[in-house]
Amino acid sequence: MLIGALAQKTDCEVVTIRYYEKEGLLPEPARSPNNYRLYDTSHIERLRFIRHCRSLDMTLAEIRFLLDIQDRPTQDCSEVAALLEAHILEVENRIQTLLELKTHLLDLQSNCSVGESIENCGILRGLQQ
Amino acid sequence: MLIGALAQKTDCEVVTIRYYEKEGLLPEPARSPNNYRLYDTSHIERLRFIRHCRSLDMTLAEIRFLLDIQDRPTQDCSEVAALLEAHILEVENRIQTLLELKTHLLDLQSNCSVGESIENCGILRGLQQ
DNA sequence: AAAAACCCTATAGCTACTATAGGGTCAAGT
DNA sequence: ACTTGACCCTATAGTAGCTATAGGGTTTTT
Repeated sequence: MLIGALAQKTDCEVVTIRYYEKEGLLPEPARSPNNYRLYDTSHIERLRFIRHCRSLDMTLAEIRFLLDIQDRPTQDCSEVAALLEAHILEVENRIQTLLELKTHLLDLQSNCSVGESIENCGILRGLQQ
Repeated sequence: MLIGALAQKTDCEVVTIRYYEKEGLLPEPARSPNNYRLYDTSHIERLRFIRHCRSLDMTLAEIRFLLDIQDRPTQDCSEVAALLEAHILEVENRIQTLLELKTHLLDLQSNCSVGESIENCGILRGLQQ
């Protein structure tokens, strides 16, 4: 399977696949006589795993960590659970931050009666503190 | 006022101030005989405005836009209101995305009974799809 | 034979900073 | 007089996760 086919099967851009390889997330595949990358189904699985993690907004470092665990299995999966737990907490933090941000923004918006001149614009005044 | 004093008054790092200048958000200040930047109160105001916008997670491009409007006032502030509206929508989108993300992550977490071996780890299996 | 659609490598750019290297200035203390 | 520390300066590289660009080879279709 050439890189374009893999890209299609995993909904991932070709350049991104090469990037993951360079970053050590995807193993270097075999090459055809003309130096094209040749993938098999194991690459599809691994790339889907990566994309799924990315869709959950994990960093490449987190994903690398999970892949390492998979590659040389240790006793139990508590490390995996811990990573997920930490990731969930971070997402919750970001949500909280954004909700507060939204409150501030709506506040600011309520200062504005459209049609006002720039000098009297309640929004700009609000931003000036 | 030297750059360090401005930094203190605006809770902004010195390097960040120089960066804003390079990016055209802050006007180039006067210079002392020994080439130190010399700021006055107008710089404090402008920098506070920028920092406030940044605390609301506006991009430098958005801030540049607002500063431009302030610098050469047009008729009314509807452009300002429109920018704010767009920014609020984007923040709301991000919140929505993160909430959905959190649901997926909690789902994944519920698959895990700690102590399981890597091969049977429900989290990793879930990530494999 | 040429054009379209693939593949390759290497490098630069994006955002908003942060860090690093390498150097000048100035006031206070020994 | 000298050194130490706290400032100031410029220029460049690095961060994350790609995306875009340049410059070139291969393969299939017209």
